[in-house]
Amino acid sequence: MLEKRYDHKQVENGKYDFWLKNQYFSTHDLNKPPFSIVIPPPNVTGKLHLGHGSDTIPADIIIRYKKMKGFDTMWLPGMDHAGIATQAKVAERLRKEGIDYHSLGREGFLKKAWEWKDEYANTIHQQWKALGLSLDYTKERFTLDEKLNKCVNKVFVTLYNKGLIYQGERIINWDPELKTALSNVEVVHKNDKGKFWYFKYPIVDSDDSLIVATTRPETMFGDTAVFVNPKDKRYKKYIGKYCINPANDEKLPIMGDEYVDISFGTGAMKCTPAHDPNDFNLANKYNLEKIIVMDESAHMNEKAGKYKGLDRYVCREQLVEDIKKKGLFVKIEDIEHEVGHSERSDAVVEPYLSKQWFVKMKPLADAVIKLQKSKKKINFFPPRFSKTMLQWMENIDDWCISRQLWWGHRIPVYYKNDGTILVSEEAPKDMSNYHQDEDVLDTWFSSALWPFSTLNWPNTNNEDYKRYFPTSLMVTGYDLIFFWVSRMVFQSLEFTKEPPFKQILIHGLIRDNKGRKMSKTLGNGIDPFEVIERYGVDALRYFLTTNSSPGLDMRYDEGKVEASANYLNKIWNSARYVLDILGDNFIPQEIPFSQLPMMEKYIISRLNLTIKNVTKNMEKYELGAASSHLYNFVYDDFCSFYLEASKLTNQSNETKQTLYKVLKSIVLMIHPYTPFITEEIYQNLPDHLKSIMLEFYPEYNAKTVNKVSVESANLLNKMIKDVRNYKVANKLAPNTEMNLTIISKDKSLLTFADYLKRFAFAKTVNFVKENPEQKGAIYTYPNATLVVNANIDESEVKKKLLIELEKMNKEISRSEGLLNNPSFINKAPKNKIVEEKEKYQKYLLTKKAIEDKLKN
RNA sequence: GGGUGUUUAGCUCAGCUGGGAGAGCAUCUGUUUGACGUACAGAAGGUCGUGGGUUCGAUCCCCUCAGCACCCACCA
Repeated sequence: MLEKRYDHKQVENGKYDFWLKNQYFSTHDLNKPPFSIVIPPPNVTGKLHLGHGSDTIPADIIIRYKKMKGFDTMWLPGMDHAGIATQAKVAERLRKEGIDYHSLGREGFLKKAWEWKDEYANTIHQQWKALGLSLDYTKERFTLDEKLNKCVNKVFVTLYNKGLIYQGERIINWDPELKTALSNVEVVHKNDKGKFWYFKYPIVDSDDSLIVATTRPETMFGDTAVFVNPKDKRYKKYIGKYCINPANDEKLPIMGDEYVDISFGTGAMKCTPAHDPNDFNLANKYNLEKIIVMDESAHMNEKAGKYKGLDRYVCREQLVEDIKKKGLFVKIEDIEHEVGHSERSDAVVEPYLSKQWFVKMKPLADAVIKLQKSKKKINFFPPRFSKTMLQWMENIDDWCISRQLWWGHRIPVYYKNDGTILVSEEAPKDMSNYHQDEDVLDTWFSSALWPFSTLNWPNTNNEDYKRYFPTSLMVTGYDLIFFWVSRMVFQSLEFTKEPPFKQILIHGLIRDNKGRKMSKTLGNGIDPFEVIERYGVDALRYFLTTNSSPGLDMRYDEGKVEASANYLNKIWNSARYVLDILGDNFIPQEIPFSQLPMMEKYIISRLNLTIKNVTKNMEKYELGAASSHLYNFVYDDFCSFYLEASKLTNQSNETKQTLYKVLKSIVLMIHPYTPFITEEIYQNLPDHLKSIMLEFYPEYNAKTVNKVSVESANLLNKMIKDVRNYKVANKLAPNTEMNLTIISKDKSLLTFADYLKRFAFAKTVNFVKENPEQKGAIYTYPNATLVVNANIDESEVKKKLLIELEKMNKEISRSEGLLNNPSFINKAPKNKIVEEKEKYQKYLLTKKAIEDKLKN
């Protein structure tokens, strides 16, 4: 028996271990068609937050659904080493312990990092368990595993040999705090308040000067030219002359190039090739020297003369003061501009000339563009995100993949003492003449391989790879489209000739209840495990997947989690009632639909229509829409109406069988959303299997839908509501007994009497075929009239009837307008025309009933 | 500078390829049934952002404008 109260803790306790013990997540029936998902590997940087639920919970729901639909599902778990992020965290912890991580050396630090990884992997495992995720742990991977390292090396070497990886000296994004290069996507542009300084650059052998504006005066030590637009009438005459850099008094050539925007700033631009990507391009074009003026921590170097050793911003201030003293300062302007910050450290990124490894993106991106424009394209849900990815691909720069870190896949490049290099999957046997490149690869380099590296690639001749790759579906957030999704796609196309997944479901972000991003600095993050503690994981899962439409952000709303828990409580209690009615000796059996009474036909019909709608939406991964069909069925059709009505007939086998069937179907349908409570209820059903996880999803059966019964039941429901309304309107107690008369030629309405007595407190129910005089409130329906017999003012009754008549006339003329409109008849879809004709008939019948009453 | 999304009840949001707008919470009345007070019964609450267009018919499609949010981009 079920406990009296739905207690989520009691319900959830032990279930996950039970599933694990029975290997429901890891048993694969090879006779079934496969359905596979790989998890977006969470970073081992810390605990899971609410956002992780928006990947994993929808994925779990889909996996459980597909399993019940007869697929061999395989959901592969794993975690990401998260190079920069983890290294920063480990270094931070060491710092708190008073240890400078450099002092440990590479090996010593890595040992600490692995300890950290084990600790957080353990936490994450606990959390996956708490979320109820049906992950196949036998296939778990970690991005820094040896196996995956082999994949990474193979990919690197192959791309290198194809000329798609190269080493180059270019301007990259430098994080001066973490002292590493970053890729473009790891730079977050923020609108910062800055200043625009205007300085005079005196022209050599002249009294004139050029005024040049800059936002970063400290880089002036790296200036090698001043550019103007050759079309600029103001400055044309200076091209070929020299001016003096006010920072260091060096002579700078004044050069012309169309790149310069005449209308921006003063129209004269300083060129700092080693600290600005555009200037770098100009320098290449004109063969200018590239002078680096800072060290790796963004402190000024010897090129800055007396400012050497100063932080870039300190130098900036002092330099401006010194230029002022020279009389070369013109003015200062406040501006707002986009400034790049490191995604991880938030430090202002320094464009920095540096030797790094790059992936040549154009050919790889082109393959993705070609794929998405073909019939074999990956289906995005919602589709617009494909466009997001493509636009990025169309404007892509080469990818800087080397990082000056220790925690990561080390670059498989070996430098020989003689200056030659060896790019190889394996280290040379005799390392004495070699040293390996010190850098590691961008974390996303290995993440990009995840869908196939986890399935034993490059060994493609094995069951898992052949069966589960390409994976069926990816579920991830739109914030990862550039970082991860697009990179998985091009690497997969390049190395497996297949897309990494056939479909991808993109979700939005979870925000706080004010719509703000959850962040540590704001302290507005929600700990999912506190929510689980209070409301249960089923309620959290239900909340997270049913309150928004795909691709849109949602707000965390505790009230809705509570509402979810209430819904589950509703299902729980309906189950308690049904089980109580069924008793201990109940044996489930199929009763032919045609033999069922009207009410049973009605609820079975509605159940089938619900199965149809839910399934349709589940197939589209419209989890919110699917659940709302089920929700409405559970509340309105089942609990509020059928279950109550069943109290009159629940000793009959037909009713018992029906209650059982409907309850079981509901529990099965909602199981993917709320696995714990459904397992608990399921195991209390008669004739149950060992676990609900062995069950199949209810199937829609068009033969067990009967429209007449549905209409009949709806009419009864309407009558009950009308009587209740009558009492409220007349300030009568709800349980006031009334005499009712039903005027109808339809004999089947005789069965309404008992229900009306019970649920509308009818004292008597009289049936008459024609309309004899009846005093009281009158409610008209297409083929019946209900009279609540009472002594009421006749004129009031008449007034109400006239209002109803007018309403009906309006509907009739609307309907006639449509039906007499040839273009409607010609153009509208057939079913709409049929629908409208049916409505029209109903209106006419109702109108006639009203008119008959008015005659009396 | 490009691009995307969004604007529906007091609040948070649904609304399926166009056919008389729904839920949860909040509010107001009232407790009555063989499970549920985490409940039940009822009520109130919406010119579906603005202006146009297409259509027999528009919350939905097209255009305009406005507000809000986000993404991309090297403007010194």
